[in-house]
Amino acid sequence: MTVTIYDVAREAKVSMATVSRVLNGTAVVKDETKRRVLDAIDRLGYRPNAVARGLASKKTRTIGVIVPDVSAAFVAEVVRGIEDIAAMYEYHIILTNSDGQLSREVDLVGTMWEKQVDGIIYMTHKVQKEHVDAFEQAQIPVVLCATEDPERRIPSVNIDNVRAGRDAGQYLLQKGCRHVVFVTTDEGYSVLADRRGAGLANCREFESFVRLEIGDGRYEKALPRLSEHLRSHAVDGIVAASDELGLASIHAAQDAGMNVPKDIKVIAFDNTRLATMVRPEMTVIAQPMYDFGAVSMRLLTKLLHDEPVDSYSVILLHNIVERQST
Amino acid sequence: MTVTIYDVAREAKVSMATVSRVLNGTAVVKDETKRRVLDAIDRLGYRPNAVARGLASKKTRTIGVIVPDVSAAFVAEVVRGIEDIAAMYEYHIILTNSDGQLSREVDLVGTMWEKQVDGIIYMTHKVQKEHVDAFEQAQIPVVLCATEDPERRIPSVNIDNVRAGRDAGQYLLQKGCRHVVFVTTDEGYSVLADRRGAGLANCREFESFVRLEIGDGRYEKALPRLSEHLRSHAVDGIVAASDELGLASIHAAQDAGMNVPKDIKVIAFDNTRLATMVRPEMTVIAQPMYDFGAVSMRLLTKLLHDEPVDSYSVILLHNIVERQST
DNA sequence: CTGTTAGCGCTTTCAT
DNA sequence: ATGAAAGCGCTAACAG
Repeated sequence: MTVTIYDVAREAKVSMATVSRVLNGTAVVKDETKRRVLDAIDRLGYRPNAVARGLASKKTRTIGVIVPDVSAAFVAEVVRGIEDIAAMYEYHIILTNSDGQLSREVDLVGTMWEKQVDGIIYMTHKVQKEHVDAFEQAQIPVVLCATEDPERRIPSVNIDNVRAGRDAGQYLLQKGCRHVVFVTTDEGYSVLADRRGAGLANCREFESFVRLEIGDGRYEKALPRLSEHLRSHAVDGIVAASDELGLASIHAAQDAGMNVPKDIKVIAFDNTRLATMVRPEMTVIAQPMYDFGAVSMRLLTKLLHDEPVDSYSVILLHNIVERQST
Repeated sequence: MTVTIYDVAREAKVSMATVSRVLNGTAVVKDETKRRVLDAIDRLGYRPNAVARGLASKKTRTIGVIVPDVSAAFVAEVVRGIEDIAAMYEYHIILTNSDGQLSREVDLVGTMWEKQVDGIIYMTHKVQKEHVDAFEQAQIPVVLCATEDPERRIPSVNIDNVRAGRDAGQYLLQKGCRHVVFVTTDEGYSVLADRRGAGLANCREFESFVRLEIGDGRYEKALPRLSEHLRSHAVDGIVAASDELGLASIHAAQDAGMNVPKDIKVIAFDNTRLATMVRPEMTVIAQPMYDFGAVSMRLLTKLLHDEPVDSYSVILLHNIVERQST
């Protein structure tokens, strides 16, 4: 029924060890012998069983990927980056969604452990002690992607968020904005947003600076909140923590009869496809989403193969893409 | 180092078979014994090795998911649906991107085979003979998600695309449109788009009906093409094969000085989040993206557990969500 | 209700 | 350069 390495061995008149060797290039095999084995393999339509191989070698060539929600544009792009590089190094990914729930996240590390993944790439809003404990117990190499642990002891890939926040602020200042609102998710929802807020708040030249928190940051929720805010406050610049919040900002401003960018300027984080598909097109602090994933995966392969690593805490570059909203 | 079922057995003073039994509920175990085993398990921090289990039982509880590109909003939403239901039934998913390339798609079926997945959920633009051959050779249950094979022999989950096309047409007719353009991807790019086009073309009351093909259907490519078309043709209604194409249609119309919906009406397929985040909000033929995934996965679990199945070709309902663009 | 015993299909020493 | 044999950690008869 299923053809095994043993069948191939018999067909090629060699031992299974030899078949294993040509399969894995694990030792030198005489050309003639190799040819016989290869022939036997495709004569029988043999496919090595990765599960058996995993049990014997204690390496599964699969990576656990834990994210809050793949259906979010940002996350989906990151996952694509991860999978591309994983495929390049002949790894596969087991994808799971945590919805950002701590208990589920910790559980998932456990099931990844059972699955014997070789490594884990982890996205979450805020890394907590429970996460770190779970990683340590499971004894699996972990790379944090677009997030970081408080102690900075786990390898991670990020941008410099404080600086990005400051860049956004400086940019608006230079554009003449003085009354600025930072639209973001609820405090503590994401470490990154907190960092950016800190960077922004450093811009002392603002005459007014308000932080507006919108739960989980959805457009529908943000729109009314922003409309209300703009009705009662003088604002000439907005920094949004995501494209979605940026778009809500633009629409709220337009609804309030303001012209974007004349009366009010909007700059948003991320640069998903949304940013260029709306009118006016959004100026953004572009984040290297695909690279977050790709670099995380690459870093993980280095960790797994004991290759030298420059830095366990990789900082990717962000940049401002100027468009019509500022 | 790693604690095995054998360690647990010794700790609990029972045989490994008994431990296996309490782990899997595979036979009745005396309460007292079960307690001893459970105690031993968490005293030792034991985690069953899913790989060993997979080898012994020939079931891995993992599903291969092959999609063109997770970073596409539609696909990401489907994947979320798949993963949610998979998790519910204690399956995991191995996610891979094919970029819609036939050779890669066929390869992936092979590697899924090596990985010993219990089943495959498959998304692609167009199912071809090579796909079907690969499925048959691998002998793995497959569910086609939001696509179907020409012969209709492989289980699948879809909407009624011909009818959806007709519905879109009828809707525009009823809104008074007579000169309609169907904006879609290149011919043959997707079976589904072809079906919809067929449904649309059935609306004989149109005075003019043009099919405009935009490569792979990206906004940036579509915008200039549509602008050009609207400049030289009288059009009062557009059916777009995706939200992205719908948005391009709206913007092209606005650029041409037309008012949407007064001068021209736009209805698009999909209903991703984009549809409600733009102005005017888009009327859509809503597709049950999440359910495509969820139902596909549910169907697959039935296939895997030999549960009775009503239909191997599930048709989900689509519906028109009327908004401001019509 | 519980224990014994073969495998599952492969990798990996250890010989030769 | 190749073969023999011992596991990897678990499930699944088969006994009892």
